Amino acid sequence: MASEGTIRAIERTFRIAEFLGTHGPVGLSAIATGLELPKSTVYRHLRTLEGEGYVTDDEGNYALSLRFLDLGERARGRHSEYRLAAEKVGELADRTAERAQFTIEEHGRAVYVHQQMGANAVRADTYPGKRVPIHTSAAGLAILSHYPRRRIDAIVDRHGLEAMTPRSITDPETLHDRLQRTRERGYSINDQGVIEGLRAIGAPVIGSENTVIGGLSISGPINRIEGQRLDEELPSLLLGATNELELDITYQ
Amino acid sequence: MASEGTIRAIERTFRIAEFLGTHGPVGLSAIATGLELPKSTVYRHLRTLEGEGYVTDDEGNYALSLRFLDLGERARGRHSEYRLAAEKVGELADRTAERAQFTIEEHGRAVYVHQQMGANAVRADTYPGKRVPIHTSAAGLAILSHYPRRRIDAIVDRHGLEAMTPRSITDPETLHDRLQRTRERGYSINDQGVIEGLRAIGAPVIGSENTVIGGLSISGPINRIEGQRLDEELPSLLLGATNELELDITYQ
DNA sequence: GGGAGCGTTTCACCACGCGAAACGCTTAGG
DNA sequence: CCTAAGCGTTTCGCGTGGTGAAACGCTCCC
Repeated sequence: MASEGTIRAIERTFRIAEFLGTHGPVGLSAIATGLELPKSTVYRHLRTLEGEGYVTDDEGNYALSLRFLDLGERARGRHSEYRLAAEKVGELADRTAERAQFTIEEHGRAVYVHQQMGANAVRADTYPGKRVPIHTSAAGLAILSHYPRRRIDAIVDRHGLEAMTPRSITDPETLHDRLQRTRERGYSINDQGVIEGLRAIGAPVIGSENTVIGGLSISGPINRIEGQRLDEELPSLLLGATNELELDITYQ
Repeated sequence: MASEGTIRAIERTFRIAEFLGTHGPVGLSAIATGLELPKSTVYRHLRTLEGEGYVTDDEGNYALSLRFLDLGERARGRHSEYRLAAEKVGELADRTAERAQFTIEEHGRAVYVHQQMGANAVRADTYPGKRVPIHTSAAGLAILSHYPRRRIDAIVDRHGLEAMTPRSITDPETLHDRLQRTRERGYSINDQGVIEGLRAIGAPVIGSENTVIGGLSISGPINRIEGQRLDEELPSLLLGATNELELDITYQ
């Protein structure tokens, strides 16, 4: 029935949790109709989630509990590399006055792990834990550029090349061209592939045994990320920070 | 069997997730023995969690995925009050140079929602999503001080008065005394009730219709949180920030 | 005062989650 | 070099536990 040997009740419960995450505090019936599930089933799931402390019930308005934040922070703290990366993200944000982030690949998608706004950084709805198609983000491209071909193909097969803007990469040839150029110059460029008007550069963070830990990136508006700043100043800062981070990780 | 009408499979899955959260990346057998569950059962749960993207499998080493962080951040963003509180936490941390935090009550426990370290703040393993017994924290006492008696009693009945340090409050009489003093002076004091050597003051944040949203607090080492600073300077800053926050919330 | 909507409860059914056991595989040790 | 221990994975028959249609009581608003 389901994929294979997986537990349907758990899949449903996470669908309910995700529904609560996107639709905010909401009542039982809205969930049931939104997910096309019987009310009694949703009710039982919510009772269970509430009993476990993962959902709050404010007079029939169900919402996600902060226990998810607890687990999320534990997930973020699971590797010391992520903590070291947070410091470098802070430095980059301070020195460039733009937004800086550290991103990893998880299940074939790019996930923001740390993010910091510099003094002039533009607002954007990126937050830790947010996922984007890996081929659209600068850090994602940087990560992919160090993956073996078969692993890249597997990700493309699984997720396709979904566009987030008209300038997103959408065909495999362009992707591999961009990855090749990324390898050559050591950093990637995302030109308005995630958000229009926003440009970013990214660099892969290599750990021990030549594995990719994740990617550091700097992003800002196209009118500031251009010319000599785009070609020299920011890449130099980014690659410097990446290099320092790699040393931190090796000799922590 | 279980509480009543709840779904056992879901309870187990969260126990597995929590195990991964506290024990870091770990293998299947360790989970099975740690939770006293058959390997095949744990395996099925892990496969489901991995399929849903909530667990990562790095060559047999299972770990929590950052999807939990995604849900957690959504939980934190569910109320605009929490976002406004974040700004005030930042201001308090900057102006006092200590650690400031915004805390709410969830399922009878105090949960840190926002936290910021000031210039001189001491390190502590408090992070967003972390839960502590509500009667031990300054913000928790502040919140309780505005709850009706029956609601306080219900929480005490449910969770007891667990001590975190020898100076934690452990009997109901002392608790109600402290709450009464909190009401009188408008702010609470936690003298080394959570961590030895750490003192904190907290104030309740009152929303519309006289309901308590949460609590703001400032914490630091006992040698800096004392004398005139403890009695006047910090309470004044704290109550000022709380008042501003309440206005922000009302007229947002 | 009636009807629509809500969250909750009930109940019989049989799919589905369960766990003992067996299975390959890798690793370590004699 | 062979064995044994340990790992993650797979199998399979059992029976329970998750399921969903339906009914229930309640509040709110015509």
